[in-house]
Amino acid sequence: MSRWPEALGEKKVESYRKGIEDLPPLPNDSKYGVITLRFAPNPDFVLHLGSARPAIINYAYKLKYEGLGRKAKFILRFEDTDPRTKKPLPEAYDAIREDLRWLGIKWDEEYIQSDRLNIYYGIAREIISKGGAYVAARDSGCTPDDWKKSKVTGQPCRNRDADPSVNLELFDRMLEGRYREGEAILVIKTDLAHPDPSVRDWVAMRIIDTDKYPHPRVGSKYVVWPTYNFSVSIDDHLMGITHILRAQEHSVNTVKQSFVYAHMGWEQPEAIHFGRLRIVGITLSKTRLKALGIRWDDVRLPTLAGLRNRGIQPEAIWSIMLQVGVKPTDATITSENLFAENRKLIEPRADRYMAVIDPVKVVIEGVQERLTARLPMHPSYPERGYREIQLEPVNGEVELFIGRSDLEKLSVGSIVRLMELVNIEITDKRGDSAIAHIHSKDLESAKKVNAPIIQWVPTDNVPVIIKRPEGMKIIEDRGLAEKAVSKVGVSDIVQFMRYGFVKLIEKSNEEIFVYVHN
RNA sequence: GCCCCGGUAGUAUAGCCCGGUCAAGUAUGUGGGCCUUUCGAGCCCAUGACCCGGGUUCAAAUCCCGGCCGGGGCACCA
Repeated sequence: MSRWPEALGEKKVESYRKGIEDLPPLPNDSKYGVITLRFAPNPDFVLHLGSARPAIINYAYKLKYEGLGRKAKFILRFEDTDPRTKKPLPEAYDAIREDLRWLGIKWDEEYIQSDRLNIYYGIAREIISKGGAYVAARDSGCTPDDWKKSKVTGQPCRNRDADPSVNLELFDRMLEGRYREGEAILVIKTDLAHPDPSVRDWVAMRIIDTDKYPHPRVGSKYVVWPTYNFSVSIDDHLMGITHILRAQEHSVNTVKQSFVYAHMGWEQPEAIHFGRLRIVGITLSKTRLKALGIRWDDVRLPTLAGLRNRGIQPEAIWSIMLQVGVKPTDATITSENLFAENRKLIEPRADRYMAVIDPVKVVIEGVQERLTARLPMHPSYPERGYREIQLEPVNGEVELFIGRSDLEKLSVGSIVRLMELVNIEITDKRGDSAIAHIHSKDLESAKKVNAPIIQWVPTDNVPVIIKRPEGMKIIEDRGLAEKAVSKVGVSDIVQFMRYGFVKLIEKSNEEIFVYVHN
C-alpha cells in the first residue's frame, strides 16, 4: 500500500472506542440534557502535543456520551482577547482548524471571542447594575494603582460600594475611549478576605491601545477588552458548557470565575483539572517554541504540524492521550512512547526496501551466472507482491554496495548473507571496499555458519538522503537505495530494512526522506 | 512569602470515593527464548512499584494526622 487516506474521525473513533468508553464518567453527568464540551485555544500559535490533550480529551468525552446514547456537543472557541501581549497570529486560526481536522475532531459550533465584545459589554453592564462590579479609574477617586494597593491589604477601594449608576457611567466613559491604557479597569467584586490575593476583586476588563496594538481580526475597533476569566465565564454560560476539562494551571480560575456566576445567578459548569503533560527532552512551551524562530511545521518541533510532517499518525497521539487520561498528576512521557504507538500503526502499512548508508563497494569475483534477488514488499504480507533485482556479471565480477558500518564488522574470511541473494566470503578488505567470492547460495548454508544477514544495493540504484532529527539538530544520512524506491510517492512511509521507518518528503536529484523512528 | 493540587514498577496507567478478593492488573521499556532471509512485526517467559513516619482497624495502596518530595497558580496573559 503506497498511500492511505486521511484518517477520519469515525475511523479513529472505531479504533479507540475501548479507550474512550473506559474514560471515567463526568461528574453529575445525569443532570444535563446535552453534555457540552469545548476546546478553547488562543490562536497565538499552532497546536502542539500539550494543547492537543484538552482537545482530544474533551472530544473523547463527547464521543463517549454519544456512544452511550446521550446528546453531546463539542464547541471550538478561539480566545483571542489580548492583542497586546498574546497577539493572535492571523494564520493560526486556520492552522488550528487544520490540526483538529487532522486529529479527526469535528466541532458542532465555532466562536471567536473577538467577535463577541458587545456581548461582554452587555453582561458587564448587568453585573455593574447588580452591584457586582465597579470601575477603578483615573478620575473615580480610586485609580487602578490605588485599587491594587488596597486589595493587597484587603481594603475596599473607594468605588467598590458606590451606586451602580456611578459605575455604569464610568464604564461608559471607558467604552467611549476616554481613558488610556492603565487608566481604568472594570473589577469584579469577590471576597476581599480571600486568602489568595489573586482571587480578591479581579480585573474583568481593561483598556488596550489598539491603535498601537491592532487586533488582527478587528483592528482598532475596540479599546476595552475582557480578561480571560471574564470572557470565559460568560461564554461558558452562554454556550451551555456543562463540563470543562482543562489543565490544572486553571484551577484557581474556577474559583475566580465562580463570582461571575454568583453575581449573574448562573450555574457554574463542572470543572475537571488534569496535570501537565511533559515530554522528556522536549519543551512544550509556546513561548520557547516560537522563540526558536523556525517554521511551526518543522519536523523537530512537537507541534502537531511538525509531528504530521515527521510521519506521526494522529491515532498515535490519540492513543497516548487516552492512556494518560485525566489524572490530576503530571504525566511525563518520552518520545519512545509516542514512537511505539506510531510503530504499531505504520509497521503493517510500510513496504520494505533496501538502502545502505555511507555506501562502500563490494566486488564479488568468480561469478559465472546472473544473480537474482526476489524481495517481498512486506514479509508478513506476501500478497503485496515482490520485486526482482538482477545482477549480470561482467568479466566474472559483480559489484554492489553495502553500508560502511556493516563492512567495518567484517574481516577477511567473514561470511555474510546478502539478503535474498547469496552468501559471500570476504577475501580482501581495504578501507573503502572489499573483495569477496560466493560462499554458498541458500539461506540454510548462511545459518549453518551463523552468517549475519545484511541489506545491499546494486550499482543500478537511486541516491537517497535521510534527514534524521536529533534534538534540535538534523543529521543527514546519505546513501543509496534500490531502484524500486523511485516508485515511492511523496509523503509515503516505508521501511528501510535494518535502518528504520522513513517518510519521503521530496523527489529531486536524490530521494529525500525524513527519519520517522526505528 | 502566600494559595491550590498531587505522590503505585524506568515511564504511563488501573485500583483509592464504598478498607479485606491486591503477596497489586495493563501498556511501554528492559533481559532471555521461539519464530522470521531486517536491528521491524508476532509469540512465550522474566524483571520490576503502593514516598516516609505515626494513628484508626481483626485488616490500609485504599481512611486520618504529620513530614518529605513534585507540580501548578499569584493580582489589567490565556
